[in-house]
Amino acid sequence: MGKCEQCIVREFSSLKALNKEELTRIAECKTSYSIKKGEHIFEEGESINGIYCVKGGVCKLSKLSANGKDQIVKLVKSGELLGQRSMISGEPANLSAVALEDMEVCFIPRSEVVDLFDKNNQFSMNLMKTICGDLKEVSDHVVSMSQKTVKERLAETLVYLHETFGKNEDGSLRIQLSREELAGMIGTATESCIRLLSDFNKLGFIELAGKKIVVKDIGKLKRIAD
Amino acid sequence: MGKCEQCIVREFSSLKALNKEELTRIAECKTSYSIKKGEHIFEEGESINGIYCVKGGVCKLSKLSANGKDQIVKLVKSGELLGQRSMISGEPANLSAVALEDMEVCFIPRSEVVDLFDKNNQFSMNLMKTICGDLKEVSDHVVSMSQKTVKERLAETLVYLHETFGKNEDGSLRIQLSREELAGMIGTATESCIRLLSDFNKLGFIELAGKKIVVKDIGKLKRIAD
DNA sequence: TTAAAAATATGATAATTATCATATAAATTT
DNA sequence: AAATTTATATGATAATTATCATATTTTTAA
Repeated sequence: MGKCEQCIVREFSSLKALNKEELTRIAECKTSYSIKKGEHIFEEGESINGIYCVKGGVCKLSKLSANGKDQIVKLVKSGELLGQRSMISGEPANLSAVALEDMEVCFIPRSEVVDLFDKNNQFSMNLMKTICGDLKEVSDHVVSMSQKTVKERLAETLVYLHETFGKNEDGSLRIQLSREELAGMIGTATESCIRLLSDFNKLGFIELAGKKIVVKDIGKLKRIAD
Repeated sequence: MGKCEQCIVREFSSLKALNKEELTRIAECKTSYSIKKGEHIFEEGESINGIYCVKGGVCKLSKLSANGKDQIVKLVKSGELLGQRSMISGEPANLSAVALEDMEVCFIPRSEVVDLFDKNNQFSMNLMKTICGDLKEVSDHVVSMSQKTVKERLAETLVYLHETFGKNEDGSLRIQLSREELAGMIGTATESCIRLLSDFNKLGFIELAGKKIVVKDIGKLKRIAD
């Protein structure tokens, strides 16, 4: 059983407010999981009795619609928590969490977290601020969904992916999304997404090497996204 | 200075956790405002140093985009709080709050609310759950924005308005939105919204009497919205 | 009450985006 | 390595939605 003190999640999430003693307790009650790319951590409608710490890897939070399309609402990366809303509301998960790459996660049971709420004010406050940050982000997402064209949203998303997840040595986006997933992020049909990527490629804003995407001119992309 | 004990906001919001003593304190430090239809309570970018209680009336939370369109993210009605996210994050408002009808609101300064956080755990928990509820709502909004047609979203919105705000004696929606505002809710051009209302009218799902909208067949609207 | 302004309505058309078909490339399995 | 499957790419076309123009109605102001 690893200890939580050195964990990246402790460094970046609400858990940074925890003291040694609290960390030790969590280290004792947590459960660790390895999740393979494509597997889910939880699914929409499932009851989650705790929160997940993302120690490694990235996952998508998405919702499957009636017509079979998977709308991605948010990406969650290592250092962040997962399932907070559901745990606090005491409701089933509203979104599914599916690994985009191999992941390492830890599960902390609800009772432990509730205990921390009562005892550690800073922790509660941090968690509250995180959720408020999510709320702001999603609200802005609603606005850009309704006011921007698909092209603008694609540019915006490429900039986001570039700045949030960085790039590999070859310059390509570190986070590997299929065209279908990218389309699911910007809320459009897969073919439309592919077509616009092709346009951006021809215009020299990006370069396509197989399914890899290299951002060549982030300034132009930003200007399109405005 | 009115007392908060009998207030509708106390009945329906996170404030229901407050005891008599806490309510008295709030009654002493609060400021009351009358807001006329069309006036704003706060605007995007403004710092809000507290929360607003909506005692009467309804307002929209919206964001103005570059092209001059106003995207409505949420409606807030009497009994609810306003500005919670901004206050907790300690950030300027992300959205503007504009009265859709004459309103009565009270302002509670940040220091008072923070004080309650420390002393009243149930209050913090309630507030947290409210924000989590908002997060879920907005996430679902993102999904329907990207996966539903304008027609489906209009039907969905009409059902929402009908069920949330009820109707007048003449059967028309109690909440009065201009066509432009309705378009701003569903994220479309005003003309498209008007056109689809006209279609719904011809199909007998609704009835248009001037700017008033009477829902005639909520079942059909629900089926369209699915 | 009348005139002016604003909101609603509708037609014509253009732009955007989705869908279906099919080709090519890449990954996976046998 | 060849065969199969899956993902990416692109063309053709249809459907949706936005934009511009203009009429009509409603509201506001003079």
